[in-house]
Amino acid sequence: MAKRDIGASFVNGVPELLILRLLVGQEMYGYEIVAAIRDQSRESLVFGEGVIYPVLHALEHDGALKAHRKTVNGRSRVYYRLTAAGERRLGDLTATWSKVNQAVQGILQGGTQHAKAV
Amino acid sequence: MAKRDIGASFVNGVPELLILRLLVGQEMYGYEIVAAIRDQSRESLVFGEGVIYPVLHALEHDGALKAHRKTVNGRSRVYYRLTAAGERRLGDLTATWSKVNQAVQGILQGGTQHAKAV
DNA sequence: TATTATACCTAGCGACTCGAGGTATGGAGC
DNA sequence: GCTCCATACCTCGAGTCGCTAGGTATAATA
Repeated sequence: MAKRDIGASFVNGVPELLILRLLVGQEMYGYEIVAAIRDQSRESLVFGEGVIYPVLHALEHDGALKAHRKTVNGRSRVYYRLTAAGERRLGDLTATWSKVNQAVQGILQGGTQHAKAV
Repeated sequence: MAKRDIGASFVNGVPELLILRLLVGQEMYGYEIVAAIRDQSRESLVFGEGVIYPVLHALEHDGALKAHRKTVNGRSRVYYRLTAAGERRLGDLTATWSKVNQAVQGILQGGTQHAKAV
């Protein structure tokens, strides 16, 4: 059954986009990224570790990220850094997001094309 | 096989939102909605009938839409109209979309090089 | 020593989209 | 009259992604 009951998260592909963006100009590790998305979006976007880690691994596997372990305060962390491919990917995803966003806004605000009287 | 060679569509839940929005103040039928989304988004968003029809059926089942058959030029069409519940749903989804959108924009533009706390 | 916070990871399920296919009718062209 | 295309409906299977819920391990705190 279509359990299409609210849930509708509009979220598809967003974790990847945000991860790439957060890594511009700085290294971060998984746990930190989870917290950063939660905090910087003021709880609007909360992706669990079960979402973030697999995406990180896939991005690394695809060559968009480079990983290296570092031990800080006796804690082992896996830091990620953007590669050139990752920057390209970020550009592509940002462009796609922008396009989709504009298209949706256009229809939501309607009226522009040939809206009928409401 | 690339496990996760992501196509990143940013599309999740968008068809439902757009359908509800298009039906504000006017009745439409499925085939027409498919074309309307394609045209009004200038091909940025192209959802096939295989996407739209199931959503229409689910929305009707949930009481967000009312359907009635009408024959025009010998063609049988199923017209959909928003119910009060549908308008409420539209309001909810629009709010969610707006929130997600703002959160994503915030991180994308964020002068985030320095901060965890906003 | 027990609990909590940090930090990593995976598996299984469910939900959503896409593409391909299937039915039926009206109109245009030959 | 017959064929082909556009209209108009519908469904199924595959693939992907996100979510929940687990599981491991160590450091700090109570």
